Amino acid sequence: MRFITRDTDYALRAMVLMARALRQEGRKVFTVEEIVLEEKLPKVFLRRILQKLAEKNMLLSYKGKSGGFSFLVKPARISIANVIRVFQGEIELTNCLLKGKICPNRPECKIRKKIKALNSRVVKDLENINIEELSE
Amino acid sequence: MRFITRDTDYALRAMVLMARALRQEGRKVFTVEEIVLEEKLPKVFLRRILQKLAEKNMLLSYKGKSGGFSFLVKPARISIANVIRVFQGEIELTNCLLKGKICPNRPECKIRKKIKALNSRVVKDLENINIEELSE
DNA sequence: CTTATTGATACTATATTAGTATCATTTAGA
DNA sequence: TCTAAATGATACTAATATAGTATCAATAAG
Ligand code: FES
Ligand code: FES
Repeated sequence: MRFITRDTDYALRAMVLMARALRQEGRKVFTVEEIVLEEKLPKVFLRRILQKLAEKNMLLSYKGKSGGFSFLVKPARISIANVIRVFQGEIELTNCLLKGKICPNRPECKIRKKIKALNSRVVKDLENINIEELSE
Repeated sequence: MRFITRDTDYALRAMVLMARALRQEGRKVFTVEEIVLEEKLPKVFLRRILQKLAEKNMLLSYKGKSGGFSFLVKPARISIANVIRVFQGEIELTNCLLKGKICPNRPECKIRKKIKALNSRVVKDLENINIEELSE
């Protein structure tokens, strides 16, 4: 069962790397090249991933020579849930097991409620792990 | 994010249908054809799904004319987790976010522990919803 | 025997995920 | 001003997983 896709995964790794270097050496800006060399990730793919994180205002990008990416939001405030949402959309294990005629899709459906409760616990847990923590 | 695949989904629907007819009319054996007619599912695909459930000893199959499928295990004892496992393998949201050098894959890793705890809660919840309940 | 069923397996189609190629744009600095 | 090193954008390709079809064999009721 694939819950975390490769782009989410790579995004986490890249940011964890950045967070650690920031904390330990005060390094702020990283080029895709630097991250790729350390982590052995596919370069253009990672670039697109970082671009997306910048687009979503987690990272800040600097174009041109001596450009790169830095955090726009503190690593401690970027949760796994945030990152998953960027690449995989809303976290919904499933909001309804039996659509259609078997289980009329009514708000009062018990099963639905159970699943939703389960889902919000999962989301909450994923909100509670952040990049800073991952980098420690 | 796809958590439940179509085979799991169809398996649930088929069994819910069977469970309801069992409870309400005492019907025990169902052919693929009958289920397909009621639920509008792809026939050969569903057949393979039911075969698999039989193989895994949830259903019992009867070959030959007037054959079909019945429950081998009571619907109340078949959980969603059971069904997911049949078609999608072990339920593991992810047991490790950062394999490789960033986060050495050690048993004492905190993140890993957190994720595992989260995972077992999810599994536990999915163990607690069963076909009988779904059919009510 | 015939026919309605499941068993098994190979095949095809579709969708998603993963990754590459390429060119445009920006900017620091020689 | 020019060059080189970076990101921005986008189209393409490859690999994989999911969904579904086609077919024939085996079984058993009547
Ligand atoms: S499970 Fe979807 S409405 Fe009940
Ligand atoms: S997250 Fe995998 S060992 Fe820490």
